[in-house]
Amino acid sequence: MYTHLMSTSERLIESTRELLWERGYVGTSPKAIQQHAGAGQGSMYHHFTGKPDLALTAIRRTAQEMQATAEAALAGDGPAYDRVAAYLLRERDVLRGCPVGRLTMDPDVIADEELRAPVTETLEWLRERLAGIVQEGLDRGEFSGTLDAGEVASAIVATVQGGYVLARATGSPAAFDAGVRGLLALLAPRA
Amino acid sequence: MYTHLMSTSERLIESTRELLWERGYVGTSPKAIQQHAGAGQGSMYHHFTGKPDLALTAIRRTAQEMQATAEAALAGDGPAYDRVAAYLLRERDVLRGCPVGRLTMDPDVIADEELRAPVTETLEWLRERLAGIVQEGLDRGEFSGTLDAGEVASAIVATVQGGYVLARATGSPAAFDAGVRGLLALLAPRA
DNA sequence: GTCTATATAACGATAGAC
DNA sequence: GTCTATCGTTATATAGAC
Repeated sequence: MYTHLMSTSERLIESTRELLWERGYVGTSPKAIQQHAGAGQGSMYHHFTGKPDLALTAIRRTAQEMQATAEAALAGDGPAYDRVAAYLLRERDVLRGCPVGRLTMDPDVIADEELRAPVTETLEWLRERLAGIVQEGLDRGEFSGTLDAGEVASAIVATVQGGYVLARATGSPAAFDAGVRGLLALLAPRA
Repeated sequence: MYTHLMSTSERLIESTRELLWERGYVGTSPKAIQQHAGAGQGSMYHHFTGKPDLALTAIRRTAQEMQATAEAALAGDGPAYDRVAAYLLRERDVLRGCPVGRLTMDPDVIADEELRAPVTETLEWLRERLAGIVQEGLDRGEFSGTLDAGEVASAIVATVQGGYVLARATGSPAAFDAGVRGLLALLAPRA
C-alpha cells in the first residue's frame, strides 16, 4: 500500500492510522496492519512492543494532526461567526467520519487510559478553542441574546461529531451539511 | 446474566442487544453472546443462522425501541421549542452512547445493507419527525429569523449524537448536557 | 532489522448425539 | 432444543535464524 519512500516503522504507523480510522481499534488486527504496510511480523514486533503500543503512536499522531487542521481553520482575527463557519465548512472526508471521535465508540480505547488520553485532550482542546472564539464574539456584541460560550462551543463540536454519524447512517454527506447549515443559521445574528 | 423468565431465544436477543451497545458488532463474538445469555453454541445456532442473523434481530428491536422512546418525548401539542427541549432533555444513559448511532462506526454494519437499514431508517425517521415539529413552530411564528426546518432538525439530531461522543471522550455526561443547553439557547426565541 | 516457525487462544460455524 | 466435539481460520504474540 505504501511506497518504500517511508521507513518500515513509518509505514506501520501510517497503516495503523488508516485502519484505525476505517475499522477502529477492535477491528484492526496486527496482521492487517502488516499487510497494509508491506511489513512482516518480525518488523512490527521489532519496532513496537505490540498492537497497543503501535496504536498509541498512531492515535497520538492522528490527534495532533486533527488539532493542526482545526487550528488552521480557526486561526485569524475575523468575526467569531466567520471563524466558526470556516471551521464547520472546511472540506472533510465526511463519510469516513472523524478519526479521533470514532475512537470514543471503541470500548478497548475508552478502557485504556493511555489510548484514550489523546482523544480526550483533542476534543477538549477543540471545545475550549471554540469557546474562546465564541466568547470573543460575545464580548464584541457579535451575537444576539445571552449565550454561554462553553455551551455553544460544545454544541458546535457535537454538531460536527454527530454530523458524521448522520452522514454514515444515510450514506451521504448531505446530512452532515444540513446539520452544519442548521447550526450556522441558529448562530447567525438575526433580526 | 438473565433469569430463566425469558426463553433462550429471547435471552440471546437481549444479550446481543446489550453487547452490541457496549462493544459494537465487530467487538461482539458469538461466544460472548452465549455466555451472557447462559446458552450453549447449539442453542444459538438452532434459533439463528449465525451472528449476522442474530445481530439483525437485535438491531431491529433496538431501532424500534429507540423510535418509541423518542416518540414518547416528542408527542404532544405544546410549542415546538418545548417538545424539542423535552426530547433533548429526556433522561439518557449518556456514557453508554446511542445504541443505534454507534453502529454507524461499525464497518461491518455499514457494509451490510440489511444490518444497516434499521440504523438508516431510525435516524431518518427521527430527523423527519423533528423537522415536522420545527416546521409547525415556524408556521406558528414561534421561532425568530428564517430557518430551514430540515436543517434545524439535522442539527438537533447531530447535537445529540455528537454529545454522546463528547461525553464518552471526557468520561462525563456534562459534555453532553453542555451541548444540549447550547443548542437550546440558540434555538430559543431571543430579544 | 527482517524473516520464518511455532504457540495459545479466540472466532465463527458445523455435525451429530441426546 | 440443547449439548459436546470438532473444524478451519484468525488474533496476538514469542523464538530464534539470518
